Parts: sequence; structure tokens; C-alpha cells
Amino acid sequence: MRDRPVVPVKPAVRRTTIAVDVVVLSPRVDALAVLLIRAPIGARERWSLPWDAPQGGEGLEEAAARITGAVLGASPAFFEQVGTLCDGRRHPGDADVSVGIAALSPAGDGAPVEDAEWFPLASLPAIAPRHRTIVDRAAAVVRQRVDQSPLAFRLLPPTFTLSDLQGVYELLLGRRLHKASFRRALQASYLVEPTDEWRSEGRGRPAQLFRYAPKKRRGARRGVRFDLFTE
Amino acid sequence: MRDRPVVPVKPAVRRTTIAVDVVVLSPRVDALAVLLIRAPIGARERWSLPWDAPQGGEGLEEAAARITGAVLGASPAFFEQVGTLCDGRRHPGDADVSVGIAALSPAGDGAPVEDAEWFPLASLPAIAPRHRTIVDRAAAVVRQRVDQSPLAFRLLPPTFTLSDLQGVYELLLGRRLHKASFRRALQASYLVEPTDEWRSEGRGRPAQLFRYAPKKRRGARRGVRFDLFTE
DNA sequence: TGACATTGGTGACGAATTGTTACTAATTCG
DNA sequence: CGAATTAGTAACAATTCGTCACCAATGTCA
Repeated sequence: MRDRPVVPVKPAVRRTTIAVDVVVLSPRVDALAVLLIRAPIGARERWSLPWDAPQGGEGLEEAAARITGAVLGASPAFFEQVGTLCDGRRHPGDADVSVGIAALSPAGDGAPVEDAEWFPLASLPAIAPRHRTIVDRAAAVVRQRVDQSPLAFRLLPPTFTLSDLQGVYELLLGRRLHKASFRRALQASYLVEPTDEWRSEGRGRPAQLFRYAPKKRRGARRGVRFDLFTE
Repeated sequence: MRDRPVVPVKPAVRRTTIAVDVVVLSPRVDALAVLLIRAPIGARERWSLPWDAPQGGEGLEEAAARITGAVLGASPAFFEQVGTLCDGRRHPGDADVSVGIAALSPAGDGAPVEDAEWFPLASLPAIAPRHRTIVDRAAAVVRQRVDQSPLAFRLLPPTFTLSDLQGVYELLLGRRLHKASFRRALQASYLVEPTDEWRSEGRGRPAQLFRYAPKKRRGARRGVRFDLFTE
């Protein structure tokens, strides 16, 4: 940083190869799952993330929607970029640049095509190093933003019980939450509204169904949080 | 979304042009400022963000460091991606894809080269639409992550007073904070440690200098926050 | 039919955190 | 010297949070 000589930059674009790599996440039996596709014979790894290049005139999230639709039959309504990579790590299509995108899909939506399968986030098979990085980033981003973005609601059907919702939060955060506290905080947030439907799920009292319906509330936030944790 | 036919994807990379666009942010007189460079004669807008294509074998943040170094003479130690764009909006070099990167620079570091200037975030001159989007995203990202990432410390020199730090938080958050609450929260966070130096800044009592020195503290966080605000 | 297990839902209380007021401390200015 | 200005903190009130205890509504099974 010591007074480096000022080199005038003559900026110019550069031709490279690019890929959109999609981490489709969905809550499966008690764990978040990622959708992988079987790689062609001869590839270094047997599985990979769904990916493709954006087509002409197509935005990145649009491309992610197309790719997901092709593999899952349903297209999630929520995407979030988790970082763009341009490093030495290997990509299955040898793209120079990879745009990582997380796609959130409710539990019941769509079904994987023949060569695709859900894998619990915690026990993935071997995938290309760059895909590994993208999956890890997607998990980190989702965990980090869960309380600032309506991520959890995108992993649930349009109506859900509060226990469902709490379950998703517990999946994302990786820890148990206290029922009464969770509900009180949710109440105060005006993020959901009750429907007049109830769901009976076998044993136990039936639960009321809610829907995501955030009320306008201007950000009159309080002091600083310093929620920074050094691992 | 209605049962779209499953189109088998034959993924393939695609050649495109790419640019790294850097939003260098620094606290200037009572406002966050962005570093812009004068565009060549004949360009649609007279100013633009510093940008260039990543060179061979160079990572994206590395490219951002090089670009910033060339324009500011000093290279910030902190970069954060704020999103990758691939849409119709115009880029000064007509890149297909733009990777937006925020670079945080302490107030005194470096000096703009001849054709570069600081502009307060609130009153920018006309720049290319894509650059406008990237600046807005950078501002949003920085505001959103300020309490989860040590962003504020990257806008300050290695040692600083607590009033300096509070000032940066107020800049980033765009609202005033209460002194006593701020300091109590900071204390509880173990993010800074006092040095044995004091700084006398003209009138008033001299202030103790602190440095950023996060102590390890495992994330034993509490309930959910639902800090989601719908504008 | 009537315990009992199971899941949903809530009131209430003490503990912890946060917002605020008000004060003390150390310096410059006139 | 006193007034003005900035730094720093103790202490109190208001609010929020974690927890416990309980009630409600259903299915199971003797």
C-alpha cells in the first residue's frame, strides 16, 4: 500500500466464458437439501450443481429460473446471488467465471427429473471444487440473511402452520427455538396473517394456517447490534 | 410456472464480455462519498465508476484492488461483492456482465488521481444506468451488513476514537445513535480494545484511541429477530 | 367411555437488555 | 476564571426476552 505508482488504467472489456450455477435448496426430512444432477460419463465427479450459460438477453436470475425449471419441473419464485467466482477452482464446464445463485423451493414443489436427486446439505457426494464453494456460500448466505429477508417463507407453501415456520427457521439457523418466544417475536413483526383454515395432522390439536403478508412498517429500528461473530 | 415441460438442458459455457465495476466508498465531510472518474470525451456521461476487466488469472477482488489502486493510489483492504448484473442497462464499456464490488477506504488513505473525484453518495452526477444500479446496491449492501460485518472499521484508520466509530455507524445507518447505548453495546461485543494513546482534537476533552481487535466469542445467539422491513 | 399421549397456543413472571437522563471529566477559548 | 465543548459513565425506567406453567383440541388405546 506504500505509495504505489499510479498506473493509468485503460479499461477494456474482455471475453470470457461464464456459467450460472444454481443451488436449489428445499427442506426435506429434517434437513435442508440440495438438488444435484448426475454428471455425464467421463466427468471427474459423478454429480454437479445444475448449471448453464445465460442465453442472449437473459438476466442471471432468469437463467437460474430456467435451469431450475428444467431440472425440477417447477420454478421457484425466489433467487438470491451468493457470489461470483473467478478463481482457479475447477468448474465442470471449465467456465472462467461462475455466478452462484441460491434458489429456494417449498417442500412439495415439482419433482426432480430422472438424473437429478436431493442430497442433504450435510452429506453431499463429491462435486467439482468450485461447486463445493458455491454450495457452502449459499448455505452461509441463507443462514446469514434469514432474519432480514423473507427466505423462510420461500421454503414453505403459500399457507403453513406456525410450527412449520418455526421448523424452517430451526433448519436454517441450525438450532432449536423456543415456541413462545418465536411466536411473540413473529406477532410483533406483522409478517404473517391467519387464514380461517385449520390443519389436522394426525394426532394433536389442529393448527391454524397462516400466510405470509408483511404489513408496512417503517424502519424505526433501535440501537446497533454488533452481531458480528468471529468464528 | 404451470407444469412447464421438462426441457433437457445441455449445459454449455458461453463467451461474453465482463467488467469489474468498483464502488470505492469513504467517509468524507459528514457523508459517505463515492470515487468517480472523468469519462473520455464523447462518452454519454461525463463520469463513471472505475472499472476494468479482470486480467488473466486474476480474481475478482484482486481486480478490484488493482483498479482502486490505480485511481486512488492506495488499495483498500476490504472488498465486498454487491451483485453481478447482466441486463439491458448500459455499461460504459458495453460489457455484457458487470460484477459490482464495494471497496471501503478509510478517510485519509490515498488521494484521487487527476481525473478522479469524490462525490457524496446523495448527490452524484449522471453516470451510466448500470453504474447507477451498482452504486445503489453497494449503498444498500453496506447499510444492511454493517452490524454483521466489520465494515465500519474498514472506513477508519487502524486507531480511532469511539466518537469516530459512532460517526461512521451513523453515516452508514443514516440516523443518529445514542452515545451511552452505543458504547454499552460495543463493550458487550468485545470488538475493540483501548490503546494507551489519547487524541486531543482542538476543543473538548481528549478521547482515548481504540483499535479493532475482535475477541473470539462463539455465537450463542438468542431467538429470532425478524428484522425485515417492507419499505 | 375415559385416561393419556401428543401437538397447538397463550398468560405471566423474573431476568436481561435497552433507551434515556443526568451527571462528572478534561480540555480550549476569551 | 467561567463558559463552551467534547468524552465518558452511573443509574433508573421501560421494554424485551427466556422460561415455566398451564389450557385446548385432537388421536390412541385399554
